[in-house]
Amino acid sequence: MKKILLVEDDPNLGLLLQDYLQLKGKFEVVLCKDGEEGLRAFTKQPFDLLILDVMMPRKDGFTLGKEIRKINEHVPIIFATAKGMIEDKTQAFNLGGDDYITKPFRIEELLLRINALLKRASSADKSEEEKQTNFKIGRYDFDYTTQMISAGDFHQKLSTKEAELLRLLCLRKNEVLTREEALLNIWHDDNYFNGRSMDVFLSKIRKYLKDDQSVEIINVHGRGYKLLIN
Amino acid sequence: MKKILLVEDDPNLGLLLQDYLQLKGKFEVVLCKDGEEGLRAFTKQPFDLLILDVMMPRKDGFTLGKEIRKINEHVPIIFATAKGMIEDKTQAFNLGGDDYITKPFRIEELLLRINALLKRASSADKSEEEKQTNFKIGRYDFDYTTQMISAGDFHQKLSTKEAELLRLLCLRKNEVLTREEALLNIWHDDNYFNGRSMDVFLSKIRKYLKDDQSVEIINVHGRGYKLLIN
DNA sequence: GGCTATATGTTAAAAATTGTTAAATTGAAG
DNA sequence: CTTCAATTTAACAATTTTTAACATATAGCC
Repeated sequence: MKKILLVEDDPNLGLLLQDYLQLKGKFEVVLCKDGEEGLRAFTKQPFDLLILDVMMPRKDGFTLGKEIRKINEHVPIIFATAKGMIEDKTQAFNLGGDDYITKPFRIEELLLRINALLKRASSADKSEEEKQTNFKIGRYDFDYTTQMISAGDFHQKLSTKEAELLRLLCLRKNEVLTREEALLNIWHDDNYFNGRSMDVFLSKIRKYLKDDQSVEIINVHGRGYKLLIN
Repeated sequence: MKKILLVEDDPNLGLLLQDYLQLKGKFEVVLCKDGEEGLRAFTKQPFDLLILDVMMPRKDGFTLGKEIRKINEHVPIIFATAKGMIEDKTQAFNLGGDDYITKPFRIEELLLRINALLKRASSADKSEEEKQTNFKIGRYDFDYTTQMISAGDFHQKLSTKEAELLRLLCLRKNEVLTREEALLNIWHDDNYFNGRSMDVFLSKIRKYLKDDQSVEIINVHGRGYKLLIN
């Protein structure tokens, strides 16, 4: 679960935002009521994203942002600022993958920006393997993004689950993909029924690939599956 | 190339301006000879800037400006007005980043103002990802502000909800836009009926985009949608 | 080997989600 | 009050996923 540090001096707004982000956004939200408290919290535990109110007593949001930048170069920051205060100040932060939002804002808009920033941050440290979307399976080409298997004139659209499962098999080509790993990755829950559901998809995928003898998905009893390509 | 709508009833002046702006300013200029024709043109295709003569038969420039503002909140407008007619009337538009110029004017002066307004409009956009209003979708251009899809001669006006949904898809291009996020952002309430309503709009948007095979909105079952552009 | 419990393969039915079209409703504009 | 467009609701179709049912295979054990 992603962790957010929210620094906002207005307790009404602060608690509202905290509640909403925890409920709808499924984030863990730490709320601080001023810049100094915020800085202390930041030095004590790691956060995935910061939301800083600009207008605050004692230590304003921009100052806090600058101090935090010295400690951590990359953590994404969203500045909440009143209209008109924007232009000059934010320039200092434009380079650093940050964002700002002008008060008053719709809370959905804030959520949109949070997700955009988190995505940008996380895609930066994704491994090459996880980014691969095109696979060669015998004489078939499998495009995970479009969820399609092709071989010459032949095209077969895959459902989402089919595509996700086949992708995992491809990533583990010639190795064992354990049932547990597949279930956790795709269904996010390893239980009997999801397991049976997966078996059904395995069966379907095998049908799609049956015309190429050199391709085979074999079962490793009690452990998982291996995609073999000769 | 920036597109300008010029509404001017005097054909001599109109044609002169059109020629000059096309040659010197390298704009594409559509000339209309009265307010009604101008409004029709505006609803049919997107423009980056409008130049409206205030003194016109049938529908004067201010009336036209007000009607256009209802359709599009942001497009910059330059009013061309005779001396003395200015003060009171223009106040209504001062908020909206508009400008006016008094007749007679030097044409270089007009060009100066056009460029100033265009720059302001575009730099306001560029600062944040979420403020982006122009998207390339395969061979289509989608302008969120004018709620219009264009491809060469083809222009399609979108309704508000259609435009908002397409915008979100564009912002999440090649990634999943979850149903929940879209519903919260556009309908501000995630419930069954709004979901079904969204499905209807998805269907409509797909129809608008169907002529470009390289563009596809695929469903990720149980999660949301992905806009794919090859 | 044969027996049994568990795991997997396959197919079909049920349930849930999504796609599409049309009708009903709403709301702004004349 | 009518007209028109946008949106929602309803109805039905198609697709995807889950559940159920039954068949087959594997491993451990006697």
